[in-house]
Amino acid sequence: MHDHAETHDAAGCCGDADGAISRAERICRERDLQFTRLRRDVLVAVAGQTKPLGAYDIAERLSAPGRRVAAVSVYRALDFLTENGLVHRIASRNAFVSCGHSHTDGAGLVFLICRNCGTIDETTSPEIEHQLGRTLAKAGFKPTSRILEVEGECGACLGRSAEA
Amino acid sequence: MHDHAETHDAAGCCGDADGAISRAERICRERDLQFTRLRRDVLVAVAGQTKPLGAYDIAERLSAPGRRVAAVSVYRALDFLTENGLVHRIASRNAFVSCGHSHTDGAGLVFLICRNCGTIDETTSPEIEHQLGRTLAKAGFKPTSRILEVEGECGACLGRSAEA
DNA sequence: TCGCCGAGTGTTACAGTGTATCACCCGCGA
DNA sequence: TCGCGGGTGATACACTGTAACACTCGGCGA
Repeated sequence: MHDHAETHDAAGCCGDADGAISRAERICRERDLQFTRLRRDVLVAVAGQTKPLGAYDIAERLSAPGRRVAAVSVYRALDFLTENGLVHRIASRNAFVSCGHSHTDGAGLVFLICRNCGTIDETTSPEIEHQLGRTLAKAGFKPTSRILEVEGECGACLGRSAEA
Repeated sequence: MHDHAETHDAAGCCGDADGAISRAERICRERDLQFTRLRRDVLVAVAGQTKPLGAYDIAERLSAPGRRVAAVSVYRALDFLTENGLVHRIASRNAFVSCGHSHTDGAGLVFLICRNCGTIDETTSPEIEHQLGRTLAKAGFKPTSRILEVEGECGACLGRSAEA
C-alpha cells in the first residue's frame, strides 16, 4: 500500500487511496475481473492525489530502478479502470483522477477543476442530470456518455485570496 | 469564399460558412481586431463541416502546392477564434467546430456528438445553466468556464437505424 | 524619410498524448 | 503436455500542442 499505512486507514490525507483499493477489489470480485498488480499500482498512484495525473506522470511514478513501467501499460490499466468506473478521465486536461463516489451512473457527475491549485473535486447534481435528460430528449439525441467539467477557483483558494 | 457562393447565400448546405464569416467580420470590427486571411481561411474550413476538425486536418486542407500552412499557425488562428467565441473546442475529441449560435455566454451550451456519423450539434439549455450555477454555488466554486459534451446517437442516425 | 514598435505569420524543434503491433509470460483447461 | 487467452513488456509511430526565433508589414513619432 503506501508508506504510512499504519498512521491512518480511513479517508483523508491522500485522496483515500485505501478506500479506492478496497472498492476496486470488491468490484473486480463481483464482475469476475482481474485486479492485477499493475492495475492496483496505477489506481494507488491516481488515488493518492487530488490533482489529475497524466499517463506519463503515472508511468514515471511507478518506475523504479528495478522496474520500468511503460506508458502503454499505464494506458491499458487506465482503460480498464475507467471502464469499471474506478477512475475518470478529465478531458480538458488529458489526465486522470480516481473516482470518489461509488457512483451509480446517471448521478449527474460534475468535475470542479481549480485554476489556481489544480485540485479536482467531484459533485453530483440529480437536477442537472434531469434537465440534461429533458434537453437531450427534446433534441432527439440518445446519450451514451457525458462529460461536465467546470474550471474556476475552488472554495479553498477563494478563502486564501480573500484573507490576503 | 467558396466555390458555389452564388447558388446560395443563406444557411444550409455546408454548415453555413458564409454566415460564420459575416459574424466574424462584424465581431472583429466591433472589437477592433484583425480578421486576417489565415483566420478567415481557418474559420471557413471549420465552418464548412458539421464534424469536428483537428488542427492538423485544417492545416492540411489549407495547404496547397503554392502555400504551406503549418499546424502552429492554425493553432494560433484557432486560439484567436475560440477566444472570440467563433469556434469551440471539443475537448473529448481534441478537435474544433464553428459556433452556430451567436451566443451570449452563459446560455448553457451543450455539445451533442454522434458516435455513429460524427456530427456535432449544439443546443442550449438555460435550465441546465441555472442548475449548474446552484450546484457550483453550493460547492463554493467560482466558475470561469465549463464544458458539457454528450456522446451518443443523433436523431438522424436513430431514424436510419430504425427504418433498417 | 528613417527607424522603431507591435501584431501576425513562417519555420524549426521539441514535448506531451495516445495507439498499433508483436513478442512473451503465465495460469488453466483439454 | 499442449494450446489458448488475458495481461504485460517493448518498440515504433501517429497525433496534439507549445516554445523560441526570424521575418514581414503597417503605423507612428522623431
